[in-house]
Amino acid sequence: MENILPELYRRGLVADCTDREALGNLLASKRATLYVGFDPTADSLHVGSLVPLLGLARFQRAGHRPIAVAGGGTGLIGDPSGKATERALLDRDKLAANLASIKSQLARFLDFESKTNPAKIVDNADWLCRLDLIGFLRDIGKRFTVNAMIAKESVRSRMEDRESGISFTEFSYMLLQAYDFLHLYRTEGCELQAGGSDQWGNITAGIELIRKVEGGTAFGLTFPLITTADGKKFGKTEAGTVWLDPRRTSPYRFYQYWMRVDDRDAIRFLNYFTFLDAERVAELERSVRESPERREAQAALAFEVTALTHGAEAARAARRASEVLFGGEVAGVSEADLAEIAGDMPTTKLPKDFAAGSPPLVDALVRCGLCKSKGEARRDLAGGGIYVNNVRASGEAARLSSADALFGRYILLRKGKKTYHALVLE
RNA sequence: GGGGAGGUACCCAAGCGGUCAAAGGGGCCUGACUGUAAAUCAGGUGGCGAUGCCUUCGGGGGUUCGAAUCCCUCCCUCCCCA
Repeated sequence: MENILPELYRRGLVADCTDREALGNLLASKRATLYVGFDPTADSLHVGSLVPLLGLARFQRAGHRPIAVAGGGTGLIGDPSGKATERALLDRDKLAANLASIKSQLARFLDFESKTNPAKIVDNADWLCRLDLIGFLRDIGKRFTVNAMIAKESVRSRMEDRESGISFTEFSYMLLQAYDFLHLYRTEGCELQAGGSDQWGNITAGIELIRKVEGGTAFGLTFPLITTADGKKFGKTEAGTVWLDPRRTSPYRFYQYWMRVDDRDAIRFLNYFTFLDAERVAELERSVRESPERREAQAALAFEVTALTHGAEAARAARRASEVLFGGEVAGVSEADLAEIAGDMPTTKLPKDFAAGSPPLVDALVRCGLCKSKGEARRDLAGGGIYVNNVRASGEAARLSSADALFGRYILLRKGKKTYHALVLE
């Protein structure tokens, strides 16, 4: 077994850690079991979840046993951590649907076949929903003082804000998460909980509970909040959240998100989001310093993260599509490649004879949603921001023609530098 | 329960009878420069059959030749006092 704490610190992946030395000894001496919880608040995880998710995978690679806990029970309550206002309760059907898709995403990153330390996914609804209120208040509630609970950041901030307040329901959340840890400590011998830095309060509550109830020692570790150099929110683009679900964020767009990472963030992100070793990262760091225009760090980052999330095949396809689209000429691309590239961008299907009628480009732009209105389409066109098959369109009155349909079927519309839409005639 | 302040476009915020599709800022979009980076600069940012027409200033109703601006009413938010 390997103590991977030094490795995590080297990568900048530790925000907070309880008794670092004792935890290090534990990890060095035996196969430890750890868990990370994932909230089913949406039907997909997003790139923000990658750090804890890969964190679990890192522990597994070091010989430890990871458990991913899907919050089917806690999701019914709502975690106040990091939320400025009370949240609407998720209805049970929605939650069940979210859980199902999130579980399958979690599975991608972990190894369940391992002979020695297979991963496990559990749902905390399995034990939380069986709790009875009186028993819970007597056995668990008695171990916490409200005084300590209201001192936790997640609660305090909401107590100070008279406008939003906090319901008893959300106030109780930390007890449930503490109970999760206790339960896993008892049933799985789980001694470590990791999570995002906003989870610190919940994690330490669990550690205390284990000490009080079982007299045992458990550990907590949090990952840093990911920031970007330009102050924008990590994991967001103008178009919205970058999801792990390929139906919500295509592998191409996912790849592109990482490809566009700021130079100042690229190396940090390689450490956070890939398994590349220190030597390789150092190489890439040199590359960023000496020839940033080659974007080698971004390319490596994009490929690695896309491969981890969507598989190596999808990563290669996204890379190929990127090379074509940003390489300039689309005209010389083979039909097979073109079909694949078109498949990776938003697509509008149109009748075969669409281009034959020389429709105004403006109409096509609005129809496929690349521009919100004809007025906007005209302005973009007039400003030189519209490209047909990567060739700048000329003037507001531009029209499409059958000659624009590559192989008689594909017309690649582009707005600005990087927004694509494929028209497919059939 | 009493008193006060407000609700304007994606957000903040000016306007307080015509010159208002509505200042300014942010955001966003496009362009230039570049490296699919950052910074910077420029233009744009309700819709359309477009030197005009239609919709928009919390909802509804009114006054007026004319209202985001005045009146009535309803809804909502915030602050102070009890």
